[in-house]
Amino acid sequence: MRWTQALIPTLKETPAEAEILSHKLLLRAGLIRKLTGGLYTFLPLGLRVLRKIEQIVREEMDRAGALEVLMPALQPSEIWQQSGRYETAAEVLFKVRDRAKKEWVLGPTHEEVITLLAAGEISSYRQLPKNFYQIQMKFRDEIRPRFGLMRAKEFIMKDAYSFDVSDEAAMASYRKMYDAYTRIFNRCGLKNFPVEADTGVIGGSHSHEFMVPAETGENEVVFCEGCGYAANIEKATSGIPATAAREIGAAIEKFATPGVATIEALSKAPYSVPANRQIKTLVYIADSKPVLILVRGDDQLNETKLMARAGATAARPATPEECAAALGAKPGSLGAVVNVPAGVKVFADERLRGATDMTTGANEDGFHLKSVSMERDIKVTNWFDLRTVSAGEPCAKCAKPLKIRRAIEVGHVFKLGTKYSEKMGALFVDADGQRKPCVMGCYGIGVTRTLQAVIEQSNDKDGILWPLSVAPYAVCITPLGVAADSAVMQLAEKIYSELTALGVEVLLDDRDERPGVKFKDSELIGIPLRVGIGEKSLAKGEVEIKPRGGALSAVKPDEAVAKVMELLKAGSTVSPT
RNA sequence: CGGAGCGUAGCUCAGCCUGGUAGAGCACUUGGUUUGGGACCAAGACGUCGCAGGUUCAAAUCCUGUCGCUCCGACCA
Repeated sequence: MRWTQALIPTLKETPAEAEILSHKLLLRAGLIRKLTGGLYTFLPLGLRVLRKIEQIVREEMDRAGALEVLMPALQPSEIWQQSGRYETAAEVLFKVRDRAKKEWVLGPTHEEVITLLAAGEISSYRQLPKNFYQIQMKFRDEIRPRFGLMRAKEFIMKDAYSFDVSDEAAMASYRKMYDAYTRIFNRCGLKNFPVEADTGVIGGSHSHEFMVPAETGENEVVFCEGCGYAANIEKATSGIPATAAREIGAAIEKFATPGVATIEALSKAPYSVPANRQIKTLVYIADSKPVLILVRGDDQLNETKLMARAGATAARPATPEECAAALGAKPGSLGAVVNVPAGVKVFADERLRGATDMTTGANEDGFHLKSVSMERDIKVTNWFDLRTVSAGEPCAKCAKPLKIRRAIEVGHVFKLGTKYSEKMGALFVDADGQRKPCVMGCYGIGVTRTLQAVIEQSNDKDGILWPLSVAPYAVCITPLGVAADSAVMQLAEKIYSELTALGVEVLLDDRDERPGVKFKDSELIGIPLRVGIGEKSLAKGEVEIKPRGGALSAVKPDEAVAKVMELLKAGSTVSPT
C-alpha cells in the first residue's frame, strides 16, 4: 500500500475525548473515529488489525474443533422471554419495533439463538459433542460507555457454545476452549493469565476469565505468587482467620450513641469500639425482598458474592426509608439482634462465625448494643463467604500474602450446564434411550477490546508497538525524498515490489514529507519494521533497517530484502511471555 | 439515574467574569525557501460560537430550557 493512496489520518494532538493511553493512540494513529459515545468507525488501518485478530481467533477455534456459524444480530424478543432473560438482562437489551409494532432485541449475546438451533438440529448423542462459534457485533445498552473500544454500545465478540452429553464431556469441551484461549492471546502478543471467576446466578462450578494486566483495567484480580492462585476479586477468597472469640461477659447491654452513624464514629472516643469488634449490618433488597447482611466492621461486602449466594438476580442496597420500615431504625443504628421481622433472612459472613463480645446497632436510632455474641444473640439464616478480600491477606492454599492488581478482561469461559438447553428444548436421545438436555458451555472473547488491550500493553512514548502477528503492515519503507527518478525512490520501489511479491504486507511512505514527519508517523502507527532509504546512507552503499523499538542496522541495498525476511521470520516465531 | 465539567474553524484551545466588527496554534490551499527526527516566509480558504427561546439598541458573552460529550458516583449506612 502506498501511503498517498491510503487513509491514515494521524494526529499530532490528542483529541479531548480520550482518557486512557490506548484510546488516545487508537485515535492518534488513525485506527478509529468516533461516531458518538460508544460507537466507532474502524478506519482502514484499524480494520486490518481487527481482521488479524479475528483470523487468529478463527484459526485457534477451528483447531479446537469448533464450527463457525453466523447468527442474526436482530432477534425476536419472544426467545428472550422464553429463556427468562427478557427480565433478568433487561438493562442491557436494546429493543426495537418494526412497522407492525412487533418488538425485537439487538443481541447482546446468543445463547437463546444457538440453543434453539441445537434444539432443531441435534437429536442424538451420536451428533455430540458440538461447538459452534461466530464472530459478530454485539449490542449492549451500557450504563456508561467509556475508554474507546473497551466498553462500547456495540462491539465485536467471538462467542462459542458447546453442547455435550454429560458433565464430564462438557468439562472436556471447556478445557479445549481454555487452552485455545491461552493460545489466542499469546499469539496476539498479550501477556495474559486466567483467573477464577464468579459464575453468578447461573451457578455451575467452572468459570475463568482471561485477564490482561493493565492499570487502566476495570477488573481487580487477586493472585498469589506462591501457588499461582488467581481469581477475580468478585470471587476471590483468602485464608484469613475468623474473628477471635472472647470471654462472653454479661448479657447484652444497650447504650446510647447519639449521632453515631458510622463504623468509624463508633471506633472513636468516647465509644472506642474497634471496627474489628463491630458487626456491620447492611440491608439489601434482593429480588424485591429485604435481607440483612452481617459482615465485620472492618470488612467490605462483596455484592457479587451476595448475589451468587442468595441466588438473587437483582440486589441493591435498601434506601434509608426501606431500612426504617423493615427494622425500625435508620442506617447507622441497624442490627440483627432485636426487632428482626419474621421472614427476613439474615446472611452472615463466615468471618463472624463464633465471634463474641461484638457491638452492633440496636435497631433504635441513636443506640447500639454491646457484648453481643453471634451464636447466642443472632439468628443467622445462612453463613456465607460475603466479604471482599484485601491485599496482604494469607492465601487460602499456601498462606503467602495475596496481591491485587488491575486487569482488562478479554475472554471468559463458562460452563453453563443445562439451564438454556432445558428452557429452549435442546434435548438429545442418549445411548440408553433416555431424552436428556445438552450440557452446555459458553465462551466469549471481546475482539475489539482485545485490540485495544494490545495497544494498552504495547506502546512507548512514540506510539504503538504492534506485535508482528497483528500489525496492520509488517514493513514500512521510508524513502527520504520521493522524486520518481531519484536513486532513493527507485530503490524504494524495487524493495517494495520484491517484498510484496514475497507476500509481505508493506506500506510505502511515498508522501513528499520531511524525514521527521515520516519517522514519527511510522512509529506512531507502530509498524514493526522500517526500511529507511536516504541519499546520505545510499551514498555509503547502505539502507537502514530499524525494528520498531529496536536498534537501527545498516545493510547493502541488495541485501535489504533478505534481511527483512530474516527479521520477519525471527519475529513471527517469538513466543510472548 | 445522581453529581460535576465542557460544547467557539477539521484538531487542541483562548475570548465569556465586566455584552459592542469571531481569535491563536496545528491541519488545509497557493507560491517561495528548505529537506536525516513532527521546517520557515508570504498569501489564502475554513465559523448558523450545540440548538431553541428570553433580556437588551446590541448576545459567543447575561437568563431559561433543551440536546450532546467527558469525568465521578450509582456496594461499604
